[in-house]
Amino acid sequence: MGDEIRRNMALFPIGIVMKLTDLTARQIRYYEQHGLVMPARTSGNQRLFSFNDVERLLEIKSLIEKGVNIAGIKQVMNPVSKESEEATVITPQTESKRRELTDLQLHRLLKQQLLERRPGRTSLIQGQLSRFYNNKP
DNA sequence: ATTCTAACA
DNA sequence: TGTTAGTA
Repeated sequence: MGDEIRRNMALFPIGIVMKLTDLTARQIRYYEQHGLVMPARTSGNQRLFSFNDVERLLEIKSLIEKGVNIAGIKQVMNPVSKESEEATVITPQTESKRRELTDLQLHRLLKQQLLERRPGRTSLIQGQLSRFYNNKP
């Protein structure tokens, strides 16, 4: 499976990724600080993103738009480590199953958060999401 | 011209 | 998150 090396190949600088994802440099760097993506670095310390990195950022963007915050995203997205990505063989089957599971986890997470909203634990949802279940805009 | 880190009238 | 300063 030499296609993985292509997907994990460090190719584009943050400027390109901004156009590809419609995310600000601030957001992209912020998500990296929280371990949501691990772009490679050039010898000059500049970030170089792979296709996989861009796809992850798009997924993150999608979740953010659904009202999920960083904590929530960390729980529903599979962790990224250079090693696991290169070692994990991703067949079309495992890929689709990964997304299925992610959606189920997301739905479960959202319902869980909206129901057992206990004092003390910080919400994984960023306010607006309640509109998908409660009042209608 | 771009990107990076750090910091906040 | 935006934005800006001072670099590399």
